[in-house]
Amino acid sequence: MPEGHTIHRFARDQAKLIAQQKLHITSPQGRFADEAKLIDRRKLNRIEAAGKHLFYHFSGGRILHVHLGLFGKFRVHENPPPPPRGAVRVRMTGKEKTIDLNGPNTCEVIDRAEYQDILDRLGPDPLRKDADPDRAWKRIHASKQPIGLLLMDQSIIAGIGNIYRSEILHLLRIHPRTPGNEITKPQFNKLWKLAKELLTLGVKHNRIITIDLKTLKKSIEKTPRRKLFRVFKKPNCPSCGGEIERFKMASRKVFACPACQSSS
DNA sequence: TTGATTGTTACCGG
DNA sequence: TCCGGTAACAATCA
Repeated sequence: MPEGHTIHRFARDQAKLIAQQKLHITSPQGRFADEAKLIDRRKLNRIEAAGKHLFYHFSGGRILHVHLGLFGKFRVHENPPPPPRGAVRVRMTGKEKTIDLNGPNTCEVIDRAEYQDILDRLGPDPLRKDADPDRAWKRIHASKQPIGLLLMDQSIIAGIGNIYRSEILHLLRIHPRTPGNEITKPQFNKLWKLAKELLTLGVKHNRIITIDLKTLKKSIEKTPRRKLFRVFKKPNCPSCGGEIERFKMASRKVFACPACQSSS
């Protein structure tokens, strides 16, 4: 199951794995679906991540756009690869490894204009150097919507998902129901900095980590996933021990400590 | 077999 | 217009 930050790992790692790629795109969407089979003869110039989106830029201006959604998964095999498991949408074969993609929300071949449309509707991504946090601040400051909802809106900040939302707000002691226009500039600055740090850490270790690593006894790899969180799916608050409340916001469960995270 | 899920979009009613 | 709620879609695992 994908986490928002993992897409940035793929952008970084896959380029090496499929340097001399051969792509087999089995059921693409988009206006250039018919043309998709030609992509394996084109040069892959670069792989780019923006928010939770992945773009494979090919010579000739065609771009393969992938969004993993909830279920999308990349599997990496040694060559020669096993037969495709399930509905493999893209198989990318490099010199030594083969990467299969299953279950993506989006797998389409698009052109530069469509690519630009997607970038334009994404907010700043804390993992990108070109991110402008001020764009996010303006949207949040102007909104009466709860911050728990705003953090899930990819047009405000791109890349934060359901786990990071609960975790970041708990670390900042901000209740998810706090309206955006009640968030102060210093609070927003901390939020942006924290999002950047946590997402970067997530990319580094390929896990979502929001606890203090100094308190960890075992290695990160050997620690069960849920022990790397603070409040997500937890019964009790790591700070005060009180009961964690859970409720739906943006159709997803959010977790918060009513004592530590004051409402405004 | 059922339910839950680290996501997004479209649509509808108030 | 804005907001919240709901459904649809993808695939896997416990």
